[in-house]
Amino acid sequence: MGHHCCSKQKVKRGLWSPEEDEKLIKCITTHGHGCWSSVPKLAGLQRCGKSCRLRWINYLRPDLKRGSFSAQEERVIIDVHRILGNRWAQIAKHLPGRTDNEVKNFWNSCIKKKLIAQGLDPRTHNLIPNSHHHHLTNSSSTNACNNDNPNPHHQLFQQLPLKFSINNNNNNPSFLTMPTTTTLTHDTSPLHEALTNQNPNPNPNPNWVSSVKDHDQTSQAQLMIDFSSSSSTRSSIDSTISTNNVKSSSSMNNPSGFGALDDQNGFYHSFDDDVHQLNRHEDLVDQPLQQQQQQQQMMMRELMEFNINVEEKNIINGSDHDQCIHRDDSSLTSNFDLDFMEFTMMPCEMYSHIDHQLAWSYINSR
DNA sequence: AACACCGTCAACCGCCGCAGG
DNA sequence: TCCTGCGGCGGTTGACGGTGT
Repeated sequence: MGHHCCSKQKVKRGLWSPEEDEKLIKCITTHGHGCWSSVPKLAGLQRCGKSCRLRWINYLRPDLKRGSFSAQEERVIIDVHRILGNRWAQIAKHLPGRTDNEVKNFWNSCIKKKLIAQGLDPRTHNLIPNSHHHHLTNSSSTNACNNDNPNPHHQLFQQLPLKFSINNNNNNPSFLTMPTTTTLTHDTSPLHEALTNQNPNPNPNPNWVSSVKDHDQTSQAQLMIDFSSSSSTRSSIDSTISTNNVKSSSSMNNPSGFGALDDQNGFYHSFDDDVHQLNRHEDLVDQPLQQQQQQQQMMMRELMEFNINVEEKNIINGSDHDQCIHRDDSSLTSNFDLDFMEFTMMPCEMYSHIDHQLAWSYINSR
């Protein structure tokens, strides 16, 4: 039985023939598609209007890209899905020439399996506890969830949760501040060395600039995300989404798990672009290629081990549009004024073996 | 060769929100 | 306020081709 919209007529279903495609293309190019329900009649097709719409949008539209997804597209899908969940139409908007159906199929048939193989829950992007498919099979992670982990950073990490806040007051520069628990001064790792060399060029995107400020020149370094140049509420929201991303797990494509939707060009930016920029850093360009690659691989490996969950977040002093945002709330993109938010970051037991000093130093260096 | 199994993907189904009567 | 039609969306199905046994 056809859809109720066209149940009166005899309606063909199933795959479209080339002849039908031709009729539909001819119809749309000459008449447009003001009303899909009238298209079948106009085109001389024994199809439901919905079926015509779907065929056009998913297959016949001239601006479709076709072909397999590139690594870059895959990366965008994973990163945006981390934020938006199964909102395929929204995700597809970040991929010119791709349809929601295409993205959904690609996710279900390919990406989902890849994430699971990496030990990641495809729904939450968090590491699956006790996953036997964890991407790290060497190193200290004999059991990443082991509470008896002797790593001293484990104790350090247990001092969390950390609280940090966003103040988006229009009159004052506003920052997301996140106190760290570690000193950077004793960190002599190559990662730290590389990362703490100040990049003279600030982040070109003012909506999600982040930088390090070591206020009192002591151990209390802070990660700061600058909201002050946000030109609109929408920009603030995008920044918020980026901080929401803190809850996300890292992935190969987005090792730190940090990123932001850029409202200006509509695309997602992973902060891990910085890692690649880093590889072009002047301190690294003179090194032999192999050494650079090793160094980058090491950074990627370490960053993949970094993860923090945001367990709870709420606006504690909102304006007209007070509302709470909870984990997995699909209304994150809804319109609200962000004045002040408080986040609580909870430690994840399973990451206790991580050298958090390295992870923090990466974040703090930006 | 025959069959089972599996992955892919076009297409469908049911639901929702919205607009107009 | 209710009803109806429509576009849009996400979940699901099933045809089809490739691969393994």
